Amino acid sequence: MSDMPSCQFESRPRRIMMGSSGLQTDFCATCTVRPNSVCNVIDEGDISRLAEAAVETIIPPGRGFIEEGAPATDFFNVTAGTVKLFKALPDGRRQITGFAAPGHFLGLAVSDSYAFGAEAIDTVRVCRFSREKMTELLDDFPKLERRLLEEASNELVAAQNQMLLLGRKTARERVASFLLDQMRIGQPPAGNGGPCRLNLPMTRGDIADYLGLTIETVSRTLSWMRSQGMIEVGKGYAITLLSVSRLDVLASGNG
Amino acid sequence: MSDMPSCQFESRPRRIMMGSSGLQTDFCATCTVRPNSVCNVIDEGDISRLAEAAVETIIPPGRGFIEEGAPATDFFNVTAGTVKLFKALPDGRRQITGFAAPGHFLGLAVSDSYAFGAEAIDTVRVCRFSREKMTELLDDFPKLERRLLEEASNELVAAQNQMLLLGRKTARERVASFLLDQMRIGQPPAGNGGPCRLNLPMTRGDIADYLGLTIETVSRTLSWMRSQGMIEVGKGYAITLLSVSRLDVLASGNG
DNA sequence: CCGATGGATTGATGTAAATCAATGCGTTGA
DNA sequence: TCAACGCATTGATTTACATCAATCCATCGG
Repeated sequence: MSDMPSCQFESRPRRIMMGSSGLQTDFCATCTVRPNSVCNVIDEGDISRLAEAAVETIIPPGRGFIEEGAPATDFFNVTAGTVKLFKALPDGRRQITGFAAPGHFLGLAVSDSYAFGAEAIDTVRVCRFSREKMTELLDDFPKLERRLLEEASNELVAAQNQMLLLGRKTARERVASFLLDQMRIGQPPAGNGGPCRLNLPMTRGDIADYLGLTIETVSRTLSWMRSQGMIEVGKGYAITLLSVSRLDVLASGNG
Repeated sequence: MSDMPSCQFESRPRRIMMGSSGLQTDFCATCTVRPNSVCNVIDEGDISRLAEAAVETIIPPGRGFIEEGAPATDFFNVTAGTVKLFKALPDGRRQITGFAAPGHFLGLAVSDSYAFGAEAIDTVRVCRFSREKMTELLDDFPKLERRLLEEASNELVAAQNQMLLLGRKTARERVASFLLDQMRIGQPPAGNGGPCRLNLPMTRGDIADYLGLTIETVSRTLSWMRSQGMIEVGKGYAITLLSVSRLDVLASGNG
């Protein structure tokens, strides 16, 4: 996990001069590690305009940068690190609604306040646009709008899967689904059947809040999977999937 | 619940001649009961083009018309009735991910197969577009694309709320949240504080599958609310909210 | 009119996961 | 070096909800 974004369309991260601030910055909305990023839909000539509109921000681990209910002034594009998105009840119960990896857009609210909070898990880089600037950009770059619609659709599909998980799956099924999802996100060697090493950036508490479980249940379930030879739980945040196929059976409800 | 769509922008449903089929039909994507429908973002001159692209279909209660996993050939706009959207596990466990009322778009999949199933609850009318036609329309009507992005964003917010509900709320909180949501959808007299009569189109089973509960728990919870004087459970599908404020306290987790 | 059917309600019992509680362990900082 | 802290694991106990089961009550077809 380098915190320097790389781009499949360029040999090295591109550095440009930011308009007003004069700061150098890595590319943001136009150059991220995600294959479906706007990289491939924005014309070369438009890039500088996009970049001028953005301000890069580096957010340290644990720092919140979107507060649920606050006025939705900005729009973000994650370029490095992992962000957790969540909603909370007044008594502190918390539901993480998703994790945003590089390439994701945040703050696509229609209302004028944010519907969720966001907090950096590890060191996060975002490019920040004002909402009015964003609206301008949408008017000028139809391809960007198409891209946002695509992203929103993808998130909707993910949200539906998560609703099925939260409403109807058992603890074991939830944890198995989570591990497989994380495997599919952590692209590199892809699922060829062999063991797959994951390096999860989030704590057990985050996983619990994402899966609608408690820390203890997540921990017990991982221990059970270990006892079954399905996974290996390493030091820190490392988990190795030893039998993707058995996890698959579990996750889909056939366990 | 008349099955004839009415439109706030016209005194009576508009009837037009469908291009190829020659059938008469009520207006669809351009004229629904929802205030945020495309009604207000499509120019008058574009209406006939939109209408030509659509085929109206009437779907009887209980009939499914989108199958989870099937090739995503069509795109729909609901014009009357209520549709339930759901995902299922192989052993039959089911999660209803949402209800689509008139004005909603369905089938906004990025992948080439549907991520969810859809079934008519009561008699439903939809306008059906082929996906390729839809893509053409998006190219020609930027306002339609903006409208879809808006709708997707709204659904995303709703999905996040539902994840909080499914992951962290108790049965009582879930049912209270559901009743209040239904109240806000069933617009007419709006929440002025007094009792509010709901006519829910869905069964207890649907409610249970939407809230991640069983039929028995939904029934017991409604009975408990009745015993507390919060609601009145009428014959059939009628429920009257007697104390919106107490339901509100419950729903937000302060009960 | 009446048996069959499907939805809803209510009661008795079981259980998966939450809660309460103790321990270990790696990192941090005085 | 060694508290102090956060995070994780594991065990004992409780509980909210599911499951199993019985009954009621409309609607519907013969």
